[in-house]
Amino acid sequence: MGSLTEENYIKSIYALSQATGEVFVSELAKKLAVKLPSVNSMMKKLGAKKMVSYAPYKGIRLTEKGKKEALSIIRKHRLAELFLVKIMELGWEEVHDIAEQLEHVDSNRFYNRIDEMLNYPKVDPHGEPIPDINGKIFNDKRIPLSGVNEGVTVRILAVSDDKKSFLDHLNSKGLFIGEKVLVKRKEVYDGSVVLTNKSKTDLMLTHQVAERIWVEV
Amino acid sequence: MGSLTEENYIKSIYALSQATGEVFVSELAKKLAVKLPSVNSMMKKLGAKKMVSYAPYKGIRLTEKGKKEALSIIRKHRLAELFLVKIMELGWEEVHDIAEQLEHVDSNRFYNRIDEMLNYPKVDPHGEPIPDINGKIFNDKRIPLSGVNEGVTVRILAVSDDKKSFLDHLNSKGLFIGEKVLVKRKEVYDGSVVLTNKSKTDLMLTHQVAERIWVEV
DNA sequence: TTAATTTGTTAGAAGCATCTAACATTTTAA
DNA sequence: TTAAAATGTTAGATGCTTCTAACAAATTAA
Ligand SMILES: [Mn+2]
Ligand SMILES: [Mn+2]
Ligand SMILES: [Mn+2]
Ligand SMILES: [Mn+2]
Repeated sequence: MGSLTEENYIKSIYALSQATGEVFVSELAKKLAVKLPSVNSMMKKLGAKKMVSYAPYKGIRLTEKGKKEALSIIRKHRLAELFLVKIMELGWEEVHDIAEQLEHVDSNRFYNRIDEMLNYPKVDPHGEPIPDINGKIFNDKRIPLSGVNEGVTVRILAVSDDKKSFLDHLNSKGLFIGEKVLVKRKEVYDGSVVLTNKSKTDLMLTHQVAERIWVEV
Repeated sequence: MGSLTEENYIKSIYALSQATGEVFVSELAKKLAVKLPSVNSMMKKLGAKKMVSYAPYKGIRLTEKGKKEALSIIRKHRLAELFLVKIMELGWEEVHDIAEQLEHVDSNRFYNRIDEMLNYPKVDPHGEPIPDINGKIFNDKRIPLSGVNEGVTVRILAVSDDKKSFLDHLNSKGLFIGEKVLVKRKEVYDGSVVLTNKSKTDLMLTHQVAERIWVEV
């Protein structure tokens, strides 16, 4: 395990390279709120430690070692979030910031016990999969709510943003993980969608919100 | 709140200055496993921040501000330890190292919730008092087991050492907080004591162990 | 009460993570 | 296909925490 800073770099590289397998220095700098030269230095260091493969002017990739490290941190983050919600009864909108700190706690006892108390859970409070102790991740097929056609009923699987402001917004709309919703209307002009669920009156979400909600048909 | 390093200095200053109100640079250096000049630099910094009062070649004292900070960290440490024992069912011998990490978590929500779940507890798993949210500490009158006379029955209140090796030792002897024991014999030569409790056969403790156990008559 | 010992300080350097300013490369657009 | 824009690198500096080496003050013991 590296320093707290190294862990945060590795976690961000993992997140940002999900799609294409690599990240650019500038993306990473933006995500971590540091300047490009800071990223550049750190890539040299993580390169020397064989956590990333990195060549000047080329994209950054995690090595197998780096990926394993990333998954271990993500596991701890998501277990912590679920623990905070399920055992400590905090809201799903307030656990991310605490988990950002707890994910760096170094104690197998602590995390194995959490895992046990939660009965080896598969997903966190935001619907994101929790890597198992070997770094294996369950992979469902999910699409963004913004991509669902009118008339189709879907189940909310996950959210791709776990910041408080976004989740407060969903709370105010009464949306939650596991809920079934019908896409009643999709506006061509601005991408906004109107949903219904059995009990409630219609619900309008902007594209900005709909694209952050993962669903399965 | 200062850096993690500053927090650890403040906590150690508090612990070591309990008796006399001040600590020497060398004691602090020993406790924190750093060299004297490191302590010296940090004292200048904490002095500038009004956390300690410090003059060259003089003892170090916490200011009121520093004391408040120390008590806040100690509160978090002890709440964490009790949470780990009571809610997460870890052993009292394995929680200190985890609490050393958790005490630096910055989240009122997290700690207030722990406090609530534990029903506003007064003592940690090692019998040490937990400062309340205002830094107030309950103060019992306790004496070391090594100072108890033969023939006297006492109740174990606390241990002054929460390192695993010591608590493993107590576990192996079957001793725990709250237990009543009779001091059957005190050896003049080496200060060792022989105890009895109702159910068990006699128990011998060295002076080294007995002086780390706080009791009330 | 002087000398030896213990304790504490200063000076200067190092590693970590960050920054700004200047420069280099790569990509994109004219 | 060159010029402009975007992206990335290097050099050099800073703040933080630590260190060693050299020196200074305070304490203790002869
Ligand atoms: Mn999160
Ligand atoms: Mn999450
Ligand atoms: Mn402890
Ligand atoms: Mn304790």
